[in-house]
Amino acid sequence: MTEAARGRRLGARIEEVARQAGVSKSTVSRVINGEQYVSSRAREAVLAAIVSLGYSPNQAARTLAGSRTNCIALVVSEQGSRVLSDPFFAGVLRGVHAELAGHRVQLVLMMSQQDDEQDLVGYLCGGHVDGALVISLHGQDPLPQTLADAGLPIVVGGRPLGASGVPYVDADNFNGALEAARHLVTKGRKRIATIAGSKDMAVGMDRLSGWRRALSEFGMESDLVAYGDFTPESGAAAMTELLARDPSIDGVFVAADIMALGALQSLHANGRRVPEDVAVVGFDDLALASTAVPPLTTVKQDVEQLGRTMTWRLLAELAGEEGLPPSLLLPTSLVVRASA
Amino acid sequence: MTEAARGRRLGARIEEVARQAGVSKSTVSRVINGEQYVSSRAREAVLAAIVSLGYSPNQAARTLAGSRTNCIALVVSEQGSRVLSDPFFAGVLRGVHAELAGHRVQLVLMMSQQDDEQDLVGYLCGGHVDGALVISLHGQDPLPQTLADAGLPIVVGGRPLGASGVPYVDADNFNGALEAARHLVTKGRKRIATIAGSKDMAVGMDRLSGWRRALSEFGMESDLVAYGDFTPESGAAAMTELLARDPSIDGVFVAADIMALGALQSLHANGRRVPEDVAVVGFDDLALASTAVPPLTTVKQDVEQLGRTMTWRLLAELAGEEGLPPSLLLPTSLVVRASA
DNA sequence: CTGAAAGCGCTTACAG
DNA sequence: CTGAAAGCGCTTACAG
Repeated sequence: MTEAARGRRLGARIEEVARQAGVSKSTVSRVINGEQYVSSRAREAVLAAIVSLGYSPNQAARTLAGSRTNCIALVVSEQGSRVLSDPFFAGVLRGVHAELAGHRVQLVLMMSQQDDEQDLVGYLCGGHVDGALVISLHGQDPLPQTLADAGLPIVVGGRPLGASGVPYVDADNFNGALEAARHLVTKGRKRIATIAGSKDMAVGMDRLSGWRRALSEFGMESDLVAYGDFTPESGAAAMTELLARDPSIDGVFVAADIMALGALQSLHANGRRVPEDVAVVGFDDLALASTAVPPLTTVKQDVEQLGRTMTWRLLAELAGEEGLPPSLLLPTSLVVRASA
Repeated sequence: MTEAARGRRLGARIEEVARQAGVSKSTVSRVINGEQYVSSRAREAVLAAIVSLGYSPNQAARTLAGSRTNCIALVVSEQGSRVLSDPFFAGVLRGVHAELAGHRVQLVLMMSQQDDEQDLVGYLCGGHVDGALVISLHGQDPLPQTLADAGLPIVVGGRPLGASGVPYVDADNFNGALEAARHLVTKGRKRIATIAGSKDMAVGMDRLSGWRRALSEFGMESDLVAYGDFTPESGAAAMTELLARDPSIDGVFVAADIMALGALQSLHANGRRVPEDVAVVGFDDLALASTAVPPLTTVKQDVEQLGRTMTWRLLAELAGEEGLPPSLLLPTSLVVRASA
C-alpha cells in the first residue's frame, strides 16, 4: 500500500496549522471543535491557516483521543440480499443521506447476517460509531435492546416489538389504516375485510388495529381478517380465503400495496370487478400502486421522511439535546385512485 | 454521550490480552495481524486470551498507528437521491456486501453532491479508507482520475471515460450488444435500428459499437441510430423519430430496458405489432423486462456479480496481490422472450 | 482565553 | 521468534 493510501505525508498536521496561525495545538483543536472560549482573533487566524494548508483532521486520531467517531451506522437487521432491493430501504437510505448532508458524519452500512450478530454487536458497541440507525426488524429481534443496553445511542425505524423504551420513528400506521377503512365506509361499502400483515410485526398489528377501530366507529363487525406476509402470493391467497368465507365482501383494506397486487389478481380470477364489486385500499403508495390495474387507492407513507427523521433524532441525541421525544410518528395520507 | 458510546471502558485492551497470554503487546499484535514469525505456543495462548476476554482491537488506534483502516468506501458519483432507487445500485450494493462477508472490512457509503466534491476527495484521500469503489459516473467525471492520482486504490464500476489506466469492472457491453443485434438478424430482420444511450457514457458507446459490428458482419447498413438518456420518455421519442425516418424498420436494439419500455409504447401508438412488425431487444434484464407487454427479449447483465467483482479486485489489490488484471469484463447473456 | 503535557490503544522498526 | 520503546495525530484536564 502506498504512503498516500495510508494517510501519511498527505496534507498538514494540526501542528503545522498551529504554527502558521501562531497559536498552540490546543487552540486549533478548540476552533475545530467549535468550542466557546476562543478569541475571535485566534479563531480567524486558525481558520485562515486551515484553508491555506487544506488541513483536514485525522479522524482516527480524534476518535482515539476520546472524541466521537463522526460515524453512524445504518444497520439492516435482516438477510441483506433481500432488503437491498426493497424500495423501502432505498427510500430510507435517501432520507438518511439527505439529512446527513453538511454534518460531516459518515454513514457505515452494516447488515446482520444470522451468523455474525455477535461481530455486529461487538463492532457497534466497540466505539467505532457514535450511534446507529436500525431498520427492517422482523418480529422480536433482540438487537435494538442489546444495543441500547450497551449504551449505544440508537433510533429504530418502525416500532420494535422486542424492545421497550428504545427511541423509534414510524409511520402512523394506526391512523393511516383508520383513514383507509373510513374511506371504504364512506364509499358505501357494507362488508369490509382486511388482509393484515404478519402478526409478529408491529406494522402489521398497528394497521390491523386502525382498521378495527374504524369499523367499530360505525358499529360494523370486524370479523373478516386474513393474514399475509408482505408478498403478492400471500395477498392473493388471503383474498381467495376471504371470498370463500364471505362472498358478499364489497370492500377490503390490504395492509401493503405489494399484497394488494395479489389481492387484485385473486379478485379478478374470482370474477369480481374492482371497484364496482369490491373496493380495494392498499398501504405504502409504492410506485407500482399507480400503475396497477386499476390504479390503487392507498395510504401514502413518506419513507424518505422516515429516514430523515430517524437521522435527525439520532444526531440531536448525539449533540446532547435534551427533552427529545422518545418516539415519533409520521403522518400518512390517503391517495384516492380508481380502486376505491 | 455515555462512556460506552465512546468506546471507553468497554472490553479489554491489548495490554490485558498480553498479560493473560503471558506475552508482550508486540506478540499479541503479531497474532492479530496474522504475521508469520510467531511460535505456535504463543499464538495459541494469545488466541485463547482474546476469546476469553472478548477482545476486539480498537480500529482508531490501529489506523492511527499506521496500519490500514479496514474501511472501504462505496462512492456514488451522482445526485444521490436518484441513484439510490435504481435497481443497478441495489444490485451492486448486494454484490459488494456479499463479497465483503467474512473480511472484517466496513463499507462507508459516500455520495458526491455537486457542491462538496472537494470534501469528498479530502476525506477519501485523507487516510480514512483503504480504497474506494466508484460507481455511476456520468460522462467525463474527473473523480476517478483525481483519486487514482492521489494514490488511493480504486476500482470503478463501468468503464470510465475521463480516466485512463484506472482499474474498472464492466459488463461486456460490446459483446452483449453484438449478440443482441445478431439475434435480430437471425430472426430475419432486414432493417435494424438502435436506440443508443447517451454519447457521454461508455456504456452507451460500447453497446452502440456492438450493434454496429453485428450489422457490418452481415453487410447491413448501420445508419438508423437515435439517442436516448436512459428514461422511458427518451426511448419513446427516439422510437418515434426512427419510425419517421424509416417506416420499414422491422427490428430495433434498445441499449437499455428502461428505454425499451418507452419504445414499446411508441411502437404500439404507431400501430406496429411486436414482434410481428418490429422485433425489439433490450439490455439489462431488469425485473420489468419479463413483465413488459410483450415480455422483452434482452441482454442480461449480472449487476450483483459486478459489485462482487469490483470488491474482489479492490481487496486483492489491498492485499498486495501482484499481476492483477487492470480491468475486467463480465460476460452477458441473451434472454429470449416474446419481443424478438 | 491560552499553552504544555499526558494519554487515547495500537503498530513497527530496532535490538536481541 | 520476542520485547521495550517510540510514535501515529489528536483531545483534554490542568494550570495560568
